[in-house]
Amino acid sequence: MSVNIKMLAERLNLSISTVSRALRDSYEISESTKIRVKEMAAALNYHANPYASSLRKHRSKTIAVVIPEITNNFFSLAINGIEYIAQEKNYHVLIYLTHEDIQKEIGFAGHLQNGRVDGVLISLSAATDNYDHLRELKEKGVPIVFFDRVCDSLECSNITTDDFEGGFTATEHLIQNGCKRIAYLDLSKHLSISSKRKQGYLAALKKYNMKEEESLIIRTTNNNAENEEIISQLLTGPHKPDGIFASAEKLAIACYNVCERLKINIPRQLKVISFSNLEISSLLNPSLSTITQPAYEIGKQAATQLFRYLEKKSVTPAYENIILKSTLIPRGSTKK
Amino acid sequence: MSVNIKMLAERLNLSISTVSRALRDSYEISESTKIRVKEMAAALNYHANPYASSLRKHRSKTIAVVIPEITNNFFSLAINGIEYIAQEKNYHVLIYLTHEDIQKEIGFAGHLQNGRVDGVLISLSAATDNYDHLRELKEKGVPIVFFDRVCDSLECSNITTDDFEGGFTATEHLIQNGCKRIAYLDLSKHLSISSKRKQGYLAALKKYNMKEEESLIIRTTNNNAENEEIISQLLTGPHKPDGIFASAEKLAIACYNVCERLKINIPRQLKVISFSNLEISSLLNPSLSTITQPAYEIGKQAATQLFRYLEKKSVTPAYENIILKSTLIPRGSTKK
DNA sequence: CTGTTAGCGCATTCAG
DNA sequence: CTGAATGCGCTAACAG
Repeated sequence: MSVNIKMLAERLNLSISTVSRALRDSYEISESTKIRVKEMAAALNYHANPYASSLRKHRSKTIAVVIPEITNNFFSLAINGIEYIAQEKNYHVLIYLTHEDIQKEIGFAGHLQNGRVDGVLISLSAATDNYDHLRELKEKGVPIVFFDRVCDSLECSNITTDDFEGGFTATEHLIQNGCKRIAYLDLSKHLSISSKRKQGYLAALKKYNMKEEESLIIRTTNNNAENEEIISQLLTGPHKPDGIFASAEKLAIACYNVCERLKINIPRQLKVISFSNLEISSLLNPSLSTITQPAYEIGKQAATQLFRYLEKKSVTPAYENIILKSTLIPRGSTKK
Repeated sequence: MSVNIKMLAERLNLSISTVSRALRDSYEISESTKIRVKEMAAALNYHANPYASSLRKHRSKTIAVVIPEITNNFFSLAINGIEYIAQEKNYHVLIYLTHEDIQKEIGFAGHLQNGRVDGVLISLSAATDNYDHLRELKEKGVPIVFFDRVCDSLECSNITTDDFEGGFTATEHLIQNGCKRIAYLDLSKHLSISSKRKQGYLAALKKYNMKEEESLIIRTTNNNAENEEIISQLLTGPHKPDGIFASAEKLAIACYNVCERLKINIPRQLKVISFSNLEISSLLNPSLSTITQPAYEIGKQAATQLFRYLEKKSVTPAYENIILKSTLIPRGSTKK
């Protein structure tokens, strides 16, 4: 059916192995036959069967990207960066979405254990509180690079934003805009990004002499409706804040929805800042200040790091923790 | 190194083929040995080598998604839908980004010709004016389903939004808001979506007795800076419009950027409506009305259609053109 | 119900 | 410089 190396060999009156070598530009083949072979291959529109080749070489030229969701500008930008590097290296990119479900993450880690991919780029699900599935994957020899939502206990490279600093800057921005009581919307109790942003928040409160009791850390869930309910109670409760720092964009959206319903005016009655990667500030509601991560760059660096492992498999390169800076984008009337 | 079927067979004192069949739940294996085999497989953490299996079965359980870009909410939502269906069917999803470059599209089509995937979901690049690469792919037996940016001349299923109606609705919305001279920002001269939205635009002008000469169709390019220059000239020219219909979100962004620079007040001096899929209206600038496509649904339908081909490969099912409706989201002061 | 055998298409020994 | 032979890990006839 489809044209294979055997067919090429027959038409060229060469052996299969010669054709194989010619196609791979082996030094032991004469220039003239290389040309002959390649011309024939082009003429017959030959494309090597990737599965046969991978089976033989134990290398798939494929990497997996495991992320919690894709409808999130941070992750789509990161994929963009990953894919850019992958194209450069002639690799293929498989996408797996966990939808913040650890069971799915475990399932994917299992599926990736038998050579389907040469390496994995992963950003943990919010529900992941145990890393056995990834440890096992790593022990099978599959290199793993974490980005954004990383795992400290696993000796892998981590590419992140400086989340502590981002959290600090966000909180400071609200304080400098007159907020006295700032709530922190926490994404997850397990995530590295969550706790670091929280620490930044607490540090900023401390710097500005706001008492510990004035911190207001709000746990959220993986359910938007539930989150809106939580925020709604927060904003109608006795100790309602005058500023909110949302540690993820979807929490900011929940905030905005609640405020719309409760007729709370942002930013007059409530100032909001959020981690967010909508790089289209001109279309964004001018009342939202954001902390923006270098998502594209993170994707590129993560992929680059992974390829560093893949290229010198023998001499395992050292693990690296790369930390990039986020940017404060103060907007409209929230500005000083 | 990694545990394979042969190792299982040895430990169980069974033949390789029996193990293989047991794992695949073949009817010709006794329940007791199935259990024995599966327990051992679980104990040794066996995972079948996908490449060996694919090579043998000529089926990869993998599909490719080829899209122009991923930093675009329409496409990330669509991927979300595609991935949802793929997970249901236990398929893997490869992502390829053309960045609106036909050469890349041709390259991907070539790479996909030798069984790497069982089927392809594609949305054409803006530069694609020739379909030979896809015809060839199709002739090699790889089923193709188009979504959004489709190709009429290729006898494949097409899943789209009703772009004519969307264009009509958008234009009508501007007219009903008092616009007398409406410009249409055209995405590409080749794309199906582009020409259909344009036809909708023209039909709306006609319905409201606006003369043909009053149509203002602006060609744009694949370069944002260039587009801003084009729009800038449009807005400072002698026949400047009082309404703009952007056929893609990035064109609306360009518009907003230019207006900011030129100190043109949207929507007071200029009304803008755009095709866009930022499903976070509360965070969106309230001066932008949008035509929103059912992107997630399109992704699901496209994938479903593809699996229809994959599941009954023998009896080729008929091609289908599925057309979904878009939604007008009028916003803030652009409203009547 | 289970085992034996023969490839899938390719890369790589080992011989010439 | 080229060819013959082997096997990657798995599935699918074909036997029994």
